[in-house]
Amino acid sequence: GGGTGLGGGAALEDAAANQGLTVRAYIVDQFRKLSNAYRAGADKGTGARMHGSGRSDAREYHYKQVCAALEHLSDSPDWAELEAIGTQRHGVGGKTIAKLRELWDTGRLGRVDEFSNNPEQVARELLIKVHGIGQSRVVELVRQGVRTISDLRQRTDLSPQTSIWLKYHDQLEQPIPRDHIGEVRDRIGAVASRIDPRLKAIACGSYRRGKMESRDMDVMLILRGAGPGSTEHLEVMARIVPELHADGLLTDDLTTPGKFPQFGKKTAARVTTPSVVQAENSIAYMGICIVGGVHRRLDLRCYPEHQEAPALLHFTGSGDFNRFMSRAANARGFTLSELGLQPSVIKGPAERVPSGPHLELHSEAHIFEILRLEYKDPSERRDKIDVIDSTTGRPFFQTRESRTALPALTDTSRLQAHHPAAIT
DNA sequence: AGGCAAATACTG
DNA sequence: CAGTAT
DNA sequence: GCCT
Repeated sequence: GGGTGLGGGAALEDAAANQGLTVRAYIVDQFRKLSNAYRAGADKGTGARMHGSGRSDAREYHYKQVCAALEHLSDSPDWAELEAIGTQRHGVGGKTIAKLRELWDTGRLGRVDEFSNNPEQVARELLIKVHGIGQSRVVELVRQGVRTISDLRQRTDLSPQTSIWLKYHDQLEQPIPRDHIGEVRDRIGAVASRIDPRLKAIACGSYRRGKMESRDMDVMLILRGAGPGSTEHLEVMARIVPELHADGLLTDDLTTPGKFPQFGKKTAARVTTPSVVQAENSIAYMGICIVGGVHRRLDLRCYPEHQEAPALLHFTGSGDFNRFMSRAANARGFTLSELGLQPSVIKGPAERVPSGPHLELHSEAHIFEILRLEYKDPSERRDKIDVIDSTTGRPFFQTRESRTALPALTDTSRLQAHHPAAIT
């Protein structure tokens, strides 16, 4: 490789030092900016048809994978180490290596500068963080001249959820200390067991992955003893949310408890939704709570006990880890979701259909075992490199050879011989 | 050229 | 139904 | 943008 000329990475070291970051953290930050930029509609929000337009979603995805790969670098990689990830990491190709080279030589990425010099792009990246503003609305708002949060507050056409979120904008941006999440879980747990002693509360998300700080709180309620066919867990949310308001924990709802399926005016319409008809789904609540004087985002869900393992796995994440564990499941002939694991087959283009019953899942470890993946502790569930094929001991997605479907595993009858209690 | 995870709930 | 969110 |  190169890197032996004048500079030898000095520009990159300077750029990182200027921001008080390690070289690795700086590089990751640059690529994170690209991912965020594409999420916010870079190359397609301007109306100008640039090269590569229409691929924003895929590029956002791509740069997330690049960031995940780069996280594994040492603090101060030399050029050889940077260049090597092109061959070592699945998902890092020529264009990415060229960008790394650009960083190495100049300390900057022209693409990032391009975006940050574009006021509309900057505005889109800011506004898309607001609850209720997504990839479509943000383009329209910015086209109409909205540039700042203050601009947004002037609008009279905001959804109630967006208005609520804006009330607490500053607080919601602050990271949540780990202790506060444990406290909220305990308070919810206390209220829950008063409502029904079979309920237990578990904090998931990054809290369960061991992080000291989180973006929001994700609490799961499990209704112990509830199995397939039970619908009791569907009533829990409508009962507990008013209690949590009375308790002083909740301050605002982003989903409206009055409209939960079994209550309120919309009951008739909601009766046809899958969650009520199939009685196998969860009901989710989104709201704002207050802990230690600061408002925080809270997500609450309730599942019957027979779905505890897949739900726990799903809501513990990380998102990247879920994504690749699902892909591994697909490669093994299964579909994995928070509701369960079931054999499935590809039918037609981009369509996968169930080919057997949900399996009984005793624990998270059981799911890994069925999929022949190495069990990973929550703290180790970061990205695709953590999804390990236990038949080879290698990452499922690192190299072509490491990916081996096991046709026998898709044989449901054989599977059920090992796991006789498949459920429907 | 087609895929890139998957499933569900709420709003307007 | 499209958009947003998880 | 990268992989199959």
